[in-house]
Amino acid sequence: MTTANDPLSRRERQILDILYAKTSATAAEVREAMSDPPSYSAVRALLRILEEKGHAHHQTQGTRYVYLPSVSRERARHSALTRIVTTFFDGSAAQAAAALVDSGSLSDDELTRLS
Amino acid sequence: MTTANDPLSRRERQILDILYAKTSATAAEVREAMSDPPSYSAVRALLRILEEKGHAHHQTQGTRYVYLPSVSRERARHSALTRIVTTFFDGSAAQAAAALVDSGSLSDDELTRLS
DNA sequence: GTCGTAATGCTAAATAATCAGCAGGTGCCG
DNA sequence: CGGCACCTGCTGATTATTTAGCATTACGAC
Repeated sequence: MTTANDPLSRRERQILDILYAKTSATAAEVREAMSDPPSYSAVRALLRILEEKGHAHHQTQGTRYVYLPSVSRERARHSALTRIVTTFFDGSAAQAAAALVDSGSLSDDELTRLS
Repeated sequence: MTTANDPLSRRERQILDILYAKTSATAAEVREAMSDPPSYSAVRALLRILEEKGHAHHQTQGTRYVYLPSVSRERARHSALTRIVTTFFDGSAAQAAAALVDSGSLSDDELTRLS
């Protein structure tokens, strides 16, 4: 377990989600992706905290920092799904899958391919 | 939109998730379900806040309060899934469904039934 | 009736999260 | 070279969250 599973604060989670959604991002890009952005300084402060907690890290790209999540997207996916399945679907992955299907936006091809 | 979609604090979310998982619960039951429970008073305070914010409500059952989520489980499911799909699966519900399938714990019967 | 248990309402204090601002440093364009 | 634009580092203060404690009321057992 290199990965801390601290409880994330609201903003921390919001920003980490953005990192996952965009794969990687600079502080400015993160800020732009926020619907209710605080100051640029604040975003950077949060990114630094995420780094300290071990949820993200950065690479220098020229002068600026590009941040990335520390935990692979796949693992994050998995734990996120697990959480949802247990809290909303009584632990039944089948129910969850069914809900996804019902939500539309699934082509028949993909459906059959799943089976 | 009768429902507020305020940002939930960490503990607020944790408790609301428990309510969804258990469908309904008393303050004591919520506390028991927590891995890192604060005092009983604290749990009650949080439940009251959730009520004020419109995310939960209570029914009196004899002397005690039984709390329930205000938003239907289905709608909560939907928005939770949507969030995951957009942040971890590039908006592709199919990918998410595939991940669920790969996670095992799906019987073949249920799979075929989905198709 | 009275005592003990278990519940709620409320309040105030400690802790954590969030934010903005300022002080550099670096590269680029005129 | 000089100035502009953009980046980081850091620090302190504001604001939200989280917590525990105490007073009060209701119910049941003895």
